[in-house]
Amino acid sequence: MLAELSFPIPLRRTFYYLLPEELELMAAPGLRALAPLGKRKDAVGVILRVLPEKDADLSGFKELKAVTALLDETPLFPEDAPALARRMSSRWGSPEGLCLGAFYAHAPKELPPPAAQEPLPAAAAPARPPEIAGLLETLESGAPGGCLLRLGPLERREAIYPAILAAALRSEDAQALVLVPDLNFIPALASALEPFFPGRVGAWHARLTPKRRAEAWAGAHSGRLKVLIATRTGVFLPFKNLRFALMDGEHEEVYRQAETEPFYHTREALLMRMGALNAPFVLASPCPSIETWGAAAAGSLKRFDAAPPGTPRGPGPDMRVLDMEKYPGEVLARPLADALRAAVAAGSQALLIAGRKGYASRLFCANCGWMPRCPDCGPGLTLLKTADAGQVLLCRRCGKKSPKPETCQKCGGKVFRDYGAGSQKAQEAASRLLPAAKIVRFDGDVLRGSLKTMRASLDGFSKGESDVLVGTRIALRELGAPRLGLIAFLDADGELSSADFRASEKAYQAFYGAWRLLGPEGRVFIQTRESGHYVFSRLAEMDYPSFADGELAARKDFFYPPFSHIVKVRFASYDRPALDAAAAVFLKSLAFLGGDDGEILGPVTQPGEERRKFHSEYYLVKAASEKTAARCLAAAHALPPRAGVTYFIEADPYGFH
DNA sequence: AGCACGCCGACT
DNA sequence: GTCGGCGTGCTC
Repeated sequence: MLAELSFPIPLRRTFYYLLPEELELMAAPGLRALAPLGKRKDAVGVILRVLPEKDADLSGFKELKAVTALLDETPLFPEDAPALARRMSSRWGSPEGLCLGAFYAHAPKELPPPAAQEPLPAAAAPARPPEIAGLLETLESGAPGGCLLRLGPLERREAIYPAILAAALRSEDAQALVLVPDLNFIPALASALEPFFPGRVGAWHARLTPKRRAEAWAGAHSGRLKVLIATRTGVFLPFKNLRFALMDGEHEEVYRQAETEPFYHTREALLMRMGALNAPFVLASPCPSIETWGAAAAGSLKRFDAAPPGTPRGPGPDMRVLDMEKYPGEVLARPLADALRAAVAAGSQALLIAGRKGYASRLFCANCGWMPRCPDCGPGLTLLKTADAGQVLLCRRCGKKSPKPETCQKCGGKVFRDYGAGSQKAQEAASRLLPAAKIVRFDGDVLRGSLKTMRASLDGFSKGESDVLVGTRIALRELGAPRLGLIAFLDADGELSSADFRASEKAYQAFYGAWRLLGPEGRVFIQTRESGHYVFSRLAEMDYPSFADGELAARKDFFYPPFSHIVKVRFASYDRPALDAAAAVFLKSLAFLGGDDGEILGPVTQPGEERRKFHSEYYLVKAASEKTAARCLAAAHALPPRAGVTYFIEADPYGFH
C-alpha cells in the first residue's frame, strides 16, 4: 500500500510513499506521518489517502521512499482538515500543503498524555443583556448557521460576550473559539469570561511563549479549555469538540492574511470550518463588512441588532473635516492644534490616529528620518520578517528583496525604527504643541516592541493616566478611556485615494468607530486632501445601516464582491516584450470565460510607464462565482515561468496597486 | 520551506 | 591557503 502525503512546503503537489506493512493498518487520512523528503531525513507530512500501488500514477520518478513512522493514532481534527485546506487553496491560491500546514503548524511531535480532568468549580451564570435577547434565544435553540450581531453605539464586548458564550455552550464538553482582531484585547476579555468558565479560558496569539503556546494548544486539543480567545491564527486550532465561534470586530482588515503564505481571510476560513462542523457562529461588529452585510441581506446570515434602528441616541459629537490643501506641510492643522490644546487644558484625553493600515511597516532612520527606497522603481520598502534571513526589505511594486541596511545612508545613524512615519511625526508634533502633556504611542505593531509596554500604554490611557494616545486605527477599538474628548485622523488620504473599491467602506468604518466612542461634547477631526469625497457627505448622518445598504447596492452595480470574486494578476519585468508575451499567454488561458462568467479589466499601467526601465501592469478578473474565480486563479498559477518576468497573483485583493 | 551543492571574497 | 557568503535546484 501507498500513502499520499502533503507537506507544508510551497509546492503544488503531493508525494507518494510506501507504507511499511506494520503501519498499513494504522495509517489513515488526517494522521501525521514522518517521512524522508529531499535531503531531510524526517519531514512531517499529513496523510491524504491510503491507496493500493496500482491506483497511483508512479510514472516519471526513480524510487519510492517509505513512511518512517506515524505520529498520531487519531486525526488531530475531527472535521476534514484536508478538505478545508483544499478549499482554502482554491479560494486564495496558496499551495494546498501550506494551507494544510497552517492547521498542523503548532502540533507537537509527541502529543501530551491526556491530563486528568479536574472537577469543575461552580460557575456563575452571566447576566442576560436585554438588547441581545433574540440572539440568545436563537443560540439556545442550538440551530446551526451563522448570525450577524450588529453592536450598538454603547456596547462593550466584555458585557455581552459572556452571555453569548453561555447561551451557545450548552453541553459539558462543547468548546468555543473567540476571535479578536488584536492580541491586546485578549486579557480584558479573558478576565470577563473567567468567572463563568473558571479555569477553562485560554488565550492564543502569535506572541505566546513556547510553553504557554503548547499549553493552549493542548488545552484546545484535549478539550480541557472550554473557551479559547485567539487572534486570527486561532481559526486553525485543533478542538476536540468545537461547537461555537464568536468573531469580534469581523470587519477588521487585520483578519486578512495577505503578507505571508498561506493567504486567507479569517472570517471566510471560519465560515468554512463552522460549516464543516455544522456548528453555529456569530459575527459581531458595530459596522459590519459589506460582505457580511450582504450575506445577511441575502438571508444566509441571521441579523440581530443590539441597538435596533431608531433607538434614540441623542446628539453625536461634532465632526469636522479639514482640507489639508489649506495647511501645507502641517502634521496638525491649525484648527486641530487649537482644539487639541484646549481639550487637554480642559482635562480631556485625545486620540490621534496616524499611520498606515494593517501591519505593513516601513523602515526609517531614527535620527534623520531617511527611508530606504527601491532603487528600481522608487517606492518606500516594506519591512518583512522572514524565518531564515531575519528582517528583509521588500519592494511591493517589483518584488525585489534587499537586506535591511546596517547604517543610514544619509546620516550614518545605526538605529532604525519601523513604525509608520505618521505616528512618529505625530508624536513629535504633539509633544511640541503640548510640552507638559503625557503622550503615549500605541502602534499595534506585532513585530517588535514589548507586549507589556504596549499594554501599559493602552491601560494607562484607558485609566486616564495619559493625555494623548498616538495610535493606529486599531486603537479605536479600545472603548475604555474615561475622559476621551477628541479624536483626530491625521491622514485619511491613504484610505481614500487608493483604487481600492473597499476604500470608502474602510474609511467610513474608521470614522464611525471614532464617532461612537465620543459623547455629545466630543470632537472628531479628519485631515484630508480629498475633502470632496462622497464619504464625507455621508458622514453627517452617521447611520451605518443606510451607508452599508448604499455600498452594497453600489457593489452590485459595479459587479464587485460580494457579487463577484476578484483575481488580480500583475506582471513585472525589465523586458517589455517578455512581459507582453507572458500577459498574452495569461489572457489565452482565460479563454474559457464566457460572457456571463466574468469580465477581464486591464492591462492597468502606472502613469509614465513608457519612460520607465521597469515595467509593471496588471489585469483584474471579476468572476461571477467562487468556482470560476478559483479556475482563473489556478490558470494564473499554472502559467509557465518566463525568464525575467515576475508574476504577482492575488485572490480578492484589497487595494489595487 | 529546508537543505545541500557550488563558486567567488576576507580571514586564522 | 580555508571559512563562508547566498544563488539555484530539488524534493515521491
